[in-house]
Order: sequence, then structure tokens, then C-alpha cells
Amino acid sequence: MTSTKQKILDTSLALFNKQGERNVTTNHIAEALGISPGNLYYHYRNKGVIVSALFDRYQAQLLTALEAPQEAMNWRVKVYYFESLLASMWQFRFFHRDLSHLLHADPELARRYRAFVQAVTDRGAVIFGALRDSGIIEVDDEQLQGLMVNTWIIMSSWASLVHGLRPDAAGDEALDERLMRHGIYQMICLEEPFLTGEAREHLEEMRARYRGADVTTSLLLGLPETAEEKAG
Amino acid sequence: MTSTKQKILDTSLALFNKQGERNVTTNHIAEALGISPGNLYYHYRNKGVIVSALFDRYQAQLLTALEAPQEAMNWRVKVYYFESLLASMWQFRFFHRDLSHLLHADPELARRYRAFVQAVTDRGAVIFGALRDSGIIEVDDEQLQGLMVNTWIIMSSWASLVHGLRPDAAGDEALDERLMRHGIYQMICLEEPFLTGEAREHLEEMRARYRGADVTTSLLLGLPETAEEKAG
DNA sequence: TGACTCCTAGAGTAATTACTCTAAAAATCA
DNA sequence: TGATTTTTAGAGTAATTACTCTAGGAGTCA
Repeated sequence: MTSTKQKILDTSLALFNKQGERNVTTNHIAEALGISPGNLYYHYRNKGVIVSALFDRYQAQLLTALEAPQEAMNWRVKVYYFESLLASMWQFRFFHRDLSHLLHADPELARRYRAFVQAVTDRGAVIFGALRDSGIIEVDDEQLQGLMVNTWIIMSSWASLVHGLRPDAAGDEALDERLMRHGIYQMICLEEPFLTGEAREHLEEMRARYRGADVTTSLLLGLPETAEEKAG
Repeated sequence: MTSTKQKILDTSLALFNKQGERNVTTNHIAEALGISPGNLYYHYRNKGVIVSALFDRYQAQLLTALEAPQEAMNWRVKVYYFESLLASMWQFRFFHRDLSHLLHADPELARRYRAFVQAVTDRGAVIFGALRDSGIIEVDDEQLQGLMVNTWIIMSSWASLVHGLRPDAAGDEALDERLMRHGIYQMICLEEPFLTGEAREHLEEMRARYRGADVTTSLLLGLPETAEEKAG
């Protein structure tokens, strides 16, 4: 028996992800829950604090996923990082999708977001450093820095990109999952040139595991991928 | 003497870039121009067609910038591509920043946007192919595909990223320019591992030319960069 | 039972905003 | 000049939407 307060967050998140924060009114949220608007406002005094509470969740989840590795780094641990990070960002994808508006509407959230990115890049640097120390990637300091920034961009934009190109994926869970995982594939492409040793040996295995389609852009652009689809 | 119709587009673009499409009402646009709302609606029957007209401009400009190279590819031409592409995207940065909402609000625009991305990736493939044929980069087909998708992500997200992290840059033209150019630096980081021959020899020169700061994340996160700034 | 607190309902409001309508000024043309 | 078309103004409207307010149910503890 989850509380009304929690259910409001869950439902808001689901609706925000599906329709975008701008298109979800507080009345919609209440209706989806079968409660009154007044009830909703009893628990959250305005829409902004719902968004803010969701950001709390998102932030906590992502920073946890970014905690420095306990054990020695290896290519399996690395993949685990990629996967859990992208999964969290996917779960709260409305946030990056509507980032510009959300930050504009709430300066305090904007401040917190910047601190959050700071924390993410700090922890990211630790992780990439560990990857280097473990001989998984071979990079100099400047390359590491560039790689990290680009990784953050890909990660934080992936859901938006997919949403813009494949709005039809909403509701199709299998396709949704496939598109999400292809984001990991793009992250693999990003670091592939720097892979060394054992990690490089497993490159093709990793690629195959996350590649969403034979032809990347077909998946992203929603073009037919197989001969049958083309025929049908 | 530019026509009112053109001036409406110019002003809308400026306001959209500065404040975000959602936060700019038709009345604001009219007021900024010193004309009446009625006048504005005489020229554009609703707000959507203004956005749509701006997309026309953006699309035309970007696809022109993506035309296949006439002459043989060399590293200078390549840099020219990067710079003119990112400049165009920067000029219309409101578009990618509010993409999710804009596409949601106008299914026809969404359709056109997808065709646009299709055209961009088609032309992008030609250009990256030319880079490979000219011996500037060394990549196999899969790497080329991954590189191109990642390049598009970085390019199309750069303005949003910057806006989220450095809202203070609005109004400071020098800083604005510097942040934009650092996007090119990130693109250089992206393809750096694949550079060969003469292009690689000019790598450091290129990096220095576009690098916005000694420490990348300082620029992005707005941290003090120099000893004086730290002291002050 | 009664008192007290938490939770809920739902009608209603104030503010915003995209957009309309009428009418008149300005430009164009016969 | 007069007729016609293009362009402009600006008051006004309908719809949306975040949010309020009052009143009452439901659980808890004396």
C-alpha cells in the first residue's frame, strides 16, 4: 500500500515521460489517479515541487549508480556502469527532454541541476580514471576529459533524440527497450577507439549485445530493417 | 527595408533563442517589434506557422552547409564544415532546445523534422565518406556510422547543454561565441582517434583554436578558470 | 463517545494567452 | 483624383490551467 504522495510521483513520472511535462496538467495527474485536484494540492502545493521531488529521485539514483567502483575495474563492470546509468536516465527521461523549460521555470532547480552536473562529472572523472588505471582504455588527460564530456552529452540527450525520431515507440515496450539499449551502443562507439587489451577482445561481443539494428539509422529513423518488412 | 513579415521572423528567432519558445507569447513578439498583435496575426495566422517558417530557414541553411564538397577534402575543408554547421545550429538553437514540445504541438513539423534528420544523415554519410576517401580519417563502415550518429547528437545537443549549464552567458557575446566554439572542440575530440596523416599533424593546432578553456568543465560549469578569477 | 488530526472531494477563481474582429491608415493603381 | 488592396491598430474573447477554499469523511487516541 503505497501512499497517495508516492502514487502522485509515480503517476506524474509516467505521464511526464509519455506526454511531456508541459502537456500534463495537474488536473490530468489527479484524473489519472482518480483523485481530486484539491487532494493533489494537499500533498504538493504546486506542480513545481512535484518536478522537484522527481528530480530528487533522479539525482539520488544516478549519483548512486556513479559511485566509485569497489572492486578492480574490468570490462564487465564498465558495461554495468553504462547500463545502469542509461537505465536511470531513461526512467526519468522527461527531465532532460524538457530541461530547458524546467530550469527556466524554477531557478532553484536550475541551481541544483548545475551542482548535480558538477557531481556527475566529478564522479565520472573518477570512473574514467579507474578505467584507465585498469588498462581498459588508454587515454591522456585531455582525451579523458573530452571523452567524459561527450559521454555525458550522449547519455543525457539519448532519450530526447529517440523521442524526436521515434515517437511511435511510446507504448511498444520491446522497441522502447531496444532503443534505450542502442544508446549504450553509441557510448561503446564513443570509447571504442581507446579500448585496449582484454576489453578490446570483447568489443564485438558488446557491440552485438547492444546494437539495436544492423543499420543504425534504420532503427532511429524508423525505416524498414529487413527484407520482409520492406516487402510488407 | 526588410518587410514586417521578415522582421517578425527575425524578432521571433531572437526572442525564442533568448527566452525559449514557450516563454515568448505572440504579444511579446508584437510588443518587441512595436506592432499590434492583430498586425502580427495578419502576417502569420498563428504562432505555429512562425515556428514552422523558422524551421524552413534552419533546414535550408543546414542542408546547404551540408552539400557535398566540390573540391578534394582536406583538413581545412573539414574544419569549415564543422564550423558552419555548428554556427547554423547555434543560430537556431531554440529549435533543438524546445524540440520535444515543438514536435508534440505540430505533427506536421514532426514529420518534416524526421525527413530533415534523414537528409542530414544521408549527407553526413557522404561527407564522412569523403573524409575517409581523402585519408583524413581511417574508419571501417561501422565506425563511420557510429561516429556520424554521435556527431549529430553532439551538434544538435550542444546549444541545449550550454544553455542548461551557463544561462549567465546570454547577453555576453564573447562568452557566447566561446561556448559555441567549444562545441567544435568536442566534435574534434570525437573524431580525434580516427585522424591520420596530415590531419593528425594539425590536431593540436585545431584543438587550441577551438578549446574554450584550459579545463573544459570549468568553462561549461562556470567555475573560475584563472588564478586571478579564483582570487577575485 | 468525543476530540483531534490527517486526508479527500470538487466547485470555483484569477491569470494567462493564443487568437479574432472591426475599422481605419497607407500604399497602389485606374 | 477616386477606387481598391494591403497593412496596421488595439480592444476584446474564449479557452486553458495552475491553484484555492470550504467542508466533510476517516482514522486514532482519551
